[in-house]
Amino acid sequence: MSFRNSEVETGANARSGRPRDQVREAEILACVLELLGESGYDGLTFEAVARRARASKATLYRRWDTKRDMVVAAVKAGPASGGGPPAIDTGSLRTDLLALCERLDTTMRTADPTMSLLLLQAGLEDPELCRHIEEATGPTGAKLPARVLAAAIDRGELPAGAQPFPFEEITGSVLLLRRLNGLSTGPEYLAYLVDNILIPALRASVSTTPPTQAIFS
Amino acid sequence: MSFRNSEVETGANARSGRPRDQVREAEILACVLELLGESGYDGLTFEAVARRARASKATLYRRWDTKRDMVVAAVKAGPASGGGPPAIDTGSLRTDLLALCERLDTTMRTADPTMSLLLLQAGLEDPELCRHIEEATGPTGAKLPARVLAAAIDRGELPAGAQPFPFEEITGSVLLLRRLNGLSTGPEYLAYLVDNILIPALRASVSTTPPTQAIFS
Amino acid sequence: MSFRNSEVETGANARSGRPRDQVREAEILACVLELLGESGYDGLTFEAVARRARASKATLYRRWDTKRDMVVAAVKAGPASGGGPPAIDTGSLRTDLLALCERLDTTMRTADPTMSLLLLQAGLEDPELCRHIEEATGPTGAKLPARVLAAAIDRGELPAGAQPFPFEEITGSVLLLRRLNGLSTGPEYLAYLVDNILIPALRASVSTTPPTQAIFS
Amino acid sequence: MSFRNSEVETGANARSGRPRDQVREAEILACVLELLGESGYDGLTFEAVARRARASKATLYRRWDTKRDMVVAAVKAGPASGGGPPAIDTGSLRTDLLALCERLDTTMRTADPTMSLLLLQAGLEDPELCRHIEEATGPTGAKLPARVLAAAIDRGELPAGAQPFPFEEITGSVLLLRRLNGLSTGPEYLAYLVDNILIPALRASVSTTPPTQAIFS
DNA sequence: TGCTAAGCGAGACGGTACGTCCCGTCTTTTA
DNA sequence: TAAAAGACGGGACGTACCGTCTCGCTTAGCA
Repeated sequence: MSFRNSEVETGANARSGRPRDQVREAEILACVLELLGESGYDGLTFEAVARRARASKATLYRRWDTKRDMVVAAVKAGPASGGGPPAIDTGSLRTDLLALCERLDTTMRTADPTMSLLLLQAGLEDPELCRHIEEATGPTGAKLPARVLAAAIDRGELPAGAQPFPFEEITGSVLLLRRLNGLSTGPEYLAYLVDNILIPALRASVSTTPPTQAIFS
Repeated sequence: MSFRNSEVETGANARSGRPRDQVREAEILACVLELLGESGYDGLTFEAVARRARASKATLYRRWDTKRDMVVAAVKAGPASGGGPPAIDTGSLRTDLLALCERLDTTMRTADPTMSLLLLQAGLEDPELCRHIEEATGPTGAKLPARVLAAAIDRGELPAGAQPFPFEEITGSVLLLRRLNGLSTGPEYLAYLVDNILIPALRASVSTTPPTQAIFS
Repeated sequence: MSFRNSEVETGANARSGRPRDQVREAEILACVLELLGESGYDGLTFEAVARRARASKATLYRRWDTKRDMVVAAVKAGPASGGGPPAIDTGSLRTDLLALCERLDTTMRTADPTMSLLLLQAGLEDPELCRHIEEATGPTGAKLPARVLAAAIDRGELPAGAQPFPFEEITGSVLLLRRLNGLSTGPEYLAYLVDNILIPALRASVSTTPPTQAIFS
Repeated sequence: MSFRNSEVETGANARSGRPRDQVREAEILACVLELLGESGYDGLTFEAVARRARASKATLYRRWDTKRDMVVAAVKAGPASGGGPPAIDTGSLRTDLLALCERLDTTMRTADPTMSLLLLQAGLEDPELCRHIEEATGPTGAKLPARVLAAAIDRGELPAGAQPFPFEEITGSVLLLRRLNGLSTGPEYLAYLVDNILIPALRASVSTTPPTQAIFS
């Protein structure tokens, strides 16, 4: 039985023997990211990673049980975007929302769809990863910044107490599925989404508390 | 160059040589469905299908270039649900929508998630397949039946001219992604979805025409 | 049960139905020869012949049971060398034999080794084929022409009653095997063969009658 | 690039990584020999060897590039006949030669013809293999034992300085080709071969030195 | 300082699936 | 019937990964 990453991290008892080489690990994960870019998630193999990183397969399996784990670790370890997220403030709720949607759409168009899904899945279980994605790729637009919400309330466009949940719940999933389905997400679509779905839902969001958990980072 | 299924079907010119055995094809597709149930989409292999169907791999590749094609064909050829779809009419828009959401949720819980996605993707490009899924699995709940909409308008719950688009656009994608993410889709969630998102969006749907195409079958 | 070539040829009773197309057959065999040249015997396939000749595989199998049969037929049907065989008469037995050996060696160098063997095998069972090879490829040098033998006897180089058998028995097999083994068959080797093996054996061949059958065409 | 057997054997530099399992290799080659006996050379497949040996095909291809290589290795690794070769000494050159011919003929009758050829080819390039065949199958009779030659010279049946080359050059190839051609190699044939070909050639072999290399182990 | 457990690279190993090719038989249409 | 076309079950091909397992070597940390 070997010890995987999480156990190592949390491992209270010090293990004897030679410790894992953290530098090596970083190099490997860099290769993972490279290969992800070249072959996509499905095309990625342990074998190829080992080859590229001049690492033994054992070295990989010692760290990560599954491809998924490895990829998630790679994204997590990916280069943080030094810069802060360029804030959005266009002067009206409608245009703010449109800007956010476009930003998210761009983010998704960049990554391969399987990756989007993967990160969506993995991200929700791992807040650490969420934060990292935001930092790495810039703000995804999947979250409704508190600032935008507050400004809309100030302007009277939304009632006091409006919640970000409907935006976050709807936007990520709807855009992702349109991508997967090869449907357009052009300006007229986004306008419809904002005007007829998002804004009404946000207006209605004051009455109740959202059930559980937001979606997408 | 060989001729794949679709070309054969649409092929106006009669092809020479021995024709494909449609009976055999049906048997094979039945095996595909069996194996899908047993191993899921990712676990399905050409090899296993050939084994189970006592068919040559060439016989499979002759018909379908990819696993995706084969699976889609299998679903398409699946057993049609002789019975009509049990209509929904609970007496109020809110409970009608809740019933539809539960129905769709159940449908998704049944299939494996990859399959849901797959069919989602394939289905949108292939109306024939859409129809078939509806017939095969019963109404998916992904569509908002005209009857439900009309009844709501009659009762005054929705303005005249309300469109089904927002429902169809949101419900499928949101529920699917929650499933993929392992998030709950319990009653309190569905209630929030209906009350704070769907109904406001439907009320607002009268003003403009929806952009392009509905989602999910 | 279908009727293969030999039966058809010898078939006394006229068969009903459409007769085989002899022209088609010739075209097919031409393709066989082409492909033989391109891919060698082992690389030759029924499939490829059918493709090249735009013939059905059934058409091939109807005529020939095995690849061997087909190839033999092709060689048999190959282009006859209009010209007669350039006779050999160098003035001495020794040089006559050397010339014959070189001629045979050249013949073998031309064809691929498997073919040589094949024809060697097939040829011995089929005198018709033997004759054809001689006519097609020119004299192979495998036979000791009566003329050469007689001249040698006239000159007193061989005793009266000398037999061609030892030459024919030895030369073909020895040269073929050296080829197969990639051993040289250069001038010094041929000289040794003629001087120390063939001539002594021919001199001794007067006493007894050779046992059975000559070798190579 | 991987390293095939010969390179490994001769490899001066120590190779890293897990070494090939020599025990496993022996087991595999034993299976090869079994299957050779059951199906013959042409009938032998990598697939069947893998099955029988419960080995991965990769394990086979790692070692041998071609069927030929594998079979040669198998023969080479075959069970050595601990016992020495039963010497031949019948009291006269003529009967000694006849005995040798019969022995070789028997050897060839045992193996399948393709094998004989194969080993003939491979053997000549690989003296190690030659020796092994002799040890494995007993003396093949392809070589003219020095002892027999010396005895004949002692008895005055051959001139001093007679060479074994003509015997070794002729006998193997002539007998092999008769086998391939399905021609008889009965006593009367062998008698003719010995009396009219081999003995005259051996008598003449004193004058010159044979050119290159003997044939058949 | 020397022991020892683990890390590490390399790559062997049994499996399994891939997608292609050919075998020899069969079924269809057209002549 | 033959012939062209090509479907069909079968099976081998050679390649690629999977996840596990030796190897020989290196390296840290405890004794």
